[in-house]
Amino acid sequence: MTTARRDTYTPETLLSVAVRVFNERGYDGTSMEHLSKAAGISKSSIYHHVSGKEELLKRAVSRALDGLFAILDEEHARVGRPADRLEHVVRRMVEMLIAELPYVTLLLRVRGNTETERWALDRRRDFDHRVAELLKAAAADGEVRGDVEVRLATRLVFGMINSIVEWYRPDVRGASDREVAEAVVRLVFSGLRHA
Amino acid sequence: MTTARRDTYTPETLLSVAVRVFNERGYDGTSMEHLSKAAGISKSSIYHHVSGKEELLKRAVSRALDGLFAILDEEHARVGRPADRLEHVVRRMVEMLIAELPYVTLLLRVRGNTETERWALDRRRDFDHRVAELLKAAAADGEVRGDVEVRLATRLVFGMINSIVEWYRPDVRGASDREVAEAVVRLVFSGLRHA
DNA sequence: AGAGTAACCGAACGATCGGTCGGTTCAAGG
DNA sequence: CCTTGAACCGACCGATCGTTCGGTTACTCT
Repeated sequence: MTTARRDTYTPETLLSVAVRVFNERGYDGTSMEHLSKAAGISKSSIYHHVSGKEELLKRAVSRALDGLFAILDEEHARVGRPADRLEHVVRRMVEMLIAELPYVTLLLRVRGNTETERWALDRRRDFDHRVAELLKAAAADGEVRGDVEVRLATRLVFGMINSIVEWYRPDVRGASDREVAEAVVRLVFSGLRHA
Repeated sequence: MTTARRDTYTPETLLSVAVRVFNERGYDGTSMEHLSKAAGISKSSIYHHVSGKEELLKRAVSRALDGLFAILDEEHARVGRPADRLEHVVRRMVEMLIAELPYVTLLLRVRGNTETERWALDRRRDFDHRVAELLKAAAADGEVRGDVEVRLATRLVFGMINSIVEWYRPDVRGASDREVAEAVVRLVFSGLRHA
């Protein structure tokens, strides 16, 4: 068993700094010089901990994707009426988004310029399809409205949920993750009109 | 009156090419070399038409912002019951988003790295506030539900609308702009449950 | 105290960045 | 036919990109 030798960086602690800067400046807009300033170590020292810029990206988006897929394995997402399972997934997605905010933020901004980015986009598509099937099942059972196409509705609901990364900030005293999740569930299922 | 001397580029036609590449690779991920390849002219020739990379960005986001603000000046957005005015703005935002898709897409992705980007973010905030006030008025009149905070609801509705740029493609035979707008209005006001 | 090594650094690499410059091509107007 | 100027080009600029390398520091273990 190896313990930390001194108060220093690990790939994980370095990652948290990198992800913060990536989200502030964009991945392409962030240079290794920016990262070294933010981390307080020299540019070359970063390569002692990670293989390069792209490994940091891969570690970050992997963490976000693992969190999302884990939701689909939860019991409430697997058993029960489709509409209830959908509600559970929507609620947990919001909570996961907020819990792993910087990592999911980075994931949602990937454009596909590198191999790592294309891999992330593929896994995202897989996840989207899994949720779309849930909505489809709920529609087939007549538990949600059928006058809006399933694919279209899925994309719009995803859009609402994913947009949280654009404005949610944990530091300022606003709504908690549970409160945001509750608001999303209400709007997704009942809309703005009185319930 | 000056007519086009030969079949050549103008700042506007060059802009449409640049915006397409910006959206594919991201603004920071796009080099002038990328633009010159896509436009079919040399890198230095681009500078004959525009002052540089940032002017292309500014022209693009200006066009998107002008389109959005024009919606607020339309009669149906100024007179009538707040909830009806809100519905009109939501519907027109979707149509505008789709009509000016590449320009709005670029606008929604600026991060604030340059002066132009920060200016765009400021104008976006202004627009958001104007719509938030509309929702607030509708809530005060009891026309929409009050159990979800106005600021939160505004952000979520914006999130749903803005997410359209992430998946809508005019070439493939999918929903038309009117159909998407109708779907958004239904989900925003009534949600997934049966109306 | 001395060996071993994780952590770190400054300097420099070739490549590419956004942008400049002097000069060439080519169509319109007199 | 000749001048004019918009359109365009290849070559190049200093700066910065992600990354590498040789060497130094500082901590742990014996």
